[in-house]
Amino acid sequence: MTLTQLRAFVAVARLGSVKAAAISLGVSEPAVSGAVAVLRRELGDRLFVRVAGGITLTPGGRRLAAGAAEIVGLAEETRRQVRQAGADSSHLRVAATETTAEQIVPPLLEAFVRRHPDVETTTLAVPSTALGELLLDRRADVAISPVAAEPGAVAAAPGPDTLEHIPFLRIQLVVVASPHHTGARPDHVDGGRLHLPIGRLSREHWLLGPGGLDPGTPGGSFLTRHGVGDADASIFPSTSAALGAAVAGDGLSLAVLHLVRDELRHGTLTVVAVPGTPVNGVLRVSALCGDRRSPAASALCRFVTTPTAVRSLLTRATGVPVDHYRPTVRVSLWS
Amino acid sequence: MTLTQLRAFVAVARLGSVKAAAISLGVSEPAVSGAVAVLRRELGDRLFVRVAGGITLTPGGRRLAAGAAEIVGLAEETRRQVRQAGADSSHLRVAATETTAEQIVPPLLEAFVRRHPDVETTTLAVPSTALGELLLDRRADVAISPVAAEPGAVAAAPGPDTLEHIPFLRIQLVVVASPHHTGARPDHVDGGRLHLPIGRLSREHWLLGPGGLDPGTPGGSFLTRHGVGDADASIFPSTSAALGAAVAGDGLSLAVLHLVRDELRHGTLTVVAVPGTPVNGVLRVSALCGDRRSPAASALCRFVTTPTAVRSLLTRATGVPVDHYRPTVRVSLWS
DNA sequence: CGGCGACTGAAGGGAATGGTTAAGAGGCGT
DNA sequence: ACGCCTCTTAACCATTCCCTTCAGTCGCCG
Repeated sequence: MTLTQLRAFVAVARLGSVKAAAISLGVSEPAVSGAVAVLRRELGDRLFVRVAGGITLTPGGRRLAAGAAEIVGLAEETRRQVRQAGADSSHLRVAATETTAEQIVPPLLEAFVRRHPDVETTTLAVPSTALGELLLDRRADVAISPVAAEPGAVAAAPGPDTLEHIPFLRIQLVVVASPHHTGARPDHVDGGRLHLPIGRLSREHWLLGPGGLDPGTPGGSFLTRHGVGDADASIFPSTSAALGAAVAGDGLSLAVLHLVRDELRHGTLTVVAVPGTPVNGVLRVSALCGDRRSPAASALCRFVTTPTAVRSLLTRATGVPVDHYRPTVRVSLWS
Repeated sequence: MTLTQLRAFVAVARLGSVKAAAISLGVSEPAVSGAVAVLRRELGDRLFVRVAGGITLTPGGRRLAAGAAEIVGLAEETRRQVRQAGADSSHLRVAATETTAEQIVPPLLEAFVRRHPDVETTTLAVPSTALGELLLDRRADVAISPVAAEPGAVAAAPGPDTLEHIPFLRIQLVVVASPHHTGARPDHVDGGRLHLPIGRLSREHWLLGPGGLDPGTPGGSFLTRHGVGDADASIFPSTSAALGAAVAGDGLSLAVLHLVRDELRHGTLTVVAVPGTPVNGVLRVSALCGDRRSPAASALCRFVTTPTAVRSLLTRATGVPVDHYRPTVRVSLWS
C-alpha cells in the first residue's frame, strides 16, 4: 500500500472513471489501473465494479475511499507543517480526557496563550488509557487528566525515561439533579436534600457526556464501580448538554463541584447526597521528563501552578475569543 | 515520503534511539538511518539531533512525529476496515456542520439506527463549505446542513452527476438571552420583551458554539452579515455550553427555537426581538445522485421525511444509549 | 453484428525503495 | 588520550514501484 496508489484510488473514487483519474493525475490509464490492481490484490476486495454509466464502489471500496483521502490529505498537511515549522511559531499539543478537554483545557489554554501569544495550541480528546501512549509517541506534548486523590499517597519519584506528573488542582465530583427530578423518590428526601443509597445508583437514569464512563477517570471509575453503564445511561454530545438535560429534570449527572456552583446557587441543580461522594480528584499535567520535552510543554508545566492558571480554572467558563478558538480533535486509538 | 519511512521515524521518535528503533522493527540500524535521511532531505529539516544521552526532536521533527504516527495508524486501520468490510455490516458516514452535528444528527441517527440496527454510523463535523467536497470525495455518504429558507424558491432539478438535496424540516433561529441579561439596556425593553436594533448586534457579547459563525449556515450568515465576529464573540466548546452561558446571563446567543423551548417556558431564557429574526432555515440532507449512493445513504434519505424522524427531532434531546454512542469526528480540510 | 469507448493485462525499463555489510565520524566516560 | 557506543555514510544488491506502449477484453449502442 503506497501513497501513490492511494492517491490514484482517491481520484478514481472521486471522478468515477479510471480514464478521468488518469487525466487528472497526468498519467496513463494503465498506470492508474495498475495501482488499483495492486490495492485490490493486497486488500482482497474488488474496490469497485464496472456498471452501466460508470463504476460503483463496493463497501470495502467506500471505506478505502474515505480512509485513503484522509491519509493522503494528512500526509500532505504534515509535509507542509514540517516545512514551515522550524522558524517562528512553537506548537503545543495537549491531550486530555473528553471531559477535561471540554471543561478544563479551554480556559487553561486561553490563560496560557494570553501569556505566551506566540504558541499555537491543539487539544486532543482521547480515552484516558491512551494519554501515556500519546506522550510516548510524541503525538502530544502534555497530557491533562484527573486522577483519584489518594489521601497521603506520595507520587513516586519519576525515573529518567518515564513521565513526570504535576498535580495542580483538587476537584470534587458530586452527583447532581434537578430539585424536581422525579426519579429520586420522596422517601429519600431528608431535610430538603436528596439522598440516594449506593445500591440505587445503577437503577437511576444517568446523563453523561462522552467519556463520562471512562473508567480511567475518577468519575467514570466511581460510576462503573457501582454498575452504571450496564444500566441505562444516556450519552450526550457534550458534558454541557448532559448537564442541560439534568437541569431539565431528566436524570442524574456527575459534575465537577465548582463548575456547577452557579446552577446550585440558582437552584436549577441540587447536590444529591450519595455515600462515597464527593469523589475527590486531582487534576495533573503530565509530560516527558527532562530534555525530551518541548519548550512550550515546559512552559505549560510551569504555568499550571501559577495563581493565574488556577484563577482561570475557578472562574466561570467564559468561552474564548474567536481568533483563539481551535477545535478539539478526537483521536482514535489504533494499537 | 513512504509509509515505511514514516514507520521508521515514528519508532525513532518514540524510542529515542536509532538502534532501539532498528531492533523494534527487526532491521539493521543503517536501514532506519537511511529512511530518516530520505525524510530529512525531502522535508529540509534535521528532524532530530544527537544530544547528550540520546536525541532531541527539532520542532519540525515533533510535527512529523505526530503526523507520521497518525498516518501510519490510519493506514493500518483503513486496511483492517476494508478487509472486514464486504460481508456483514454496512456503514454510514454523516457529514454535518458543527451545530447540526451536535444538536440535530444525534437524535436523528438514534432513531435511524433503531430502525436499521445493522448500520454503523460515524458523524463528521466540518465547515459548511466542505460538505460538498466530502460527498464528492466519498469521504461522507450523506450531508446534513441547514440552508436559508428562500420563500418561493424551487430547487433546481439535480443534474445526473451532481448532488441531490432533500429538505426535511423547517427551523427558526432566534436570538436568546437571560431575562436578567445586563447587556440589554432598559430602553430596549418594551412590553416585557427585550428589543434590540439591528445596528447594536455587533456591540453585544455573543456566546456561540464552534461553527456558530460559519457563514455558510443561516445563523452564521446572519451574524457575520451584521458585523458579529469582528466584535467580541466568545466561542465555547459546544453549543450547549454557549447556551449555558447565556442562561447565566453572560450575553446573547442564537438558538434553534424548538430546541430551547424548555428554557423559554421556564423563563431561564427569553427571546430577544431583533429585526430580521426569526431567521428561517431548512434542514436538508444531501447525497450523490442515483446509483453513486450507498444503500445506507439511500435508506437515510428515505428516512428523514418520515414522521418517526421528524418526531425524533422535535422531542427534547435525550442522549443516546451507551452502546449506540459514537463520537463525532472533526475533519480538517486540506485542499 | 460491427464499431467504439473504457478498463485490464502483458512486457519492459528506469528509478526508487528497502535492505544488507563495512567503514567512518563524533560524543562520552574512564 | 583512549576505548566504547551510537549514528551516519558508502557501496552494493534484490525487490518493488511507477510509468510507458501495445494488445486484449468487456459492455454499450447504433
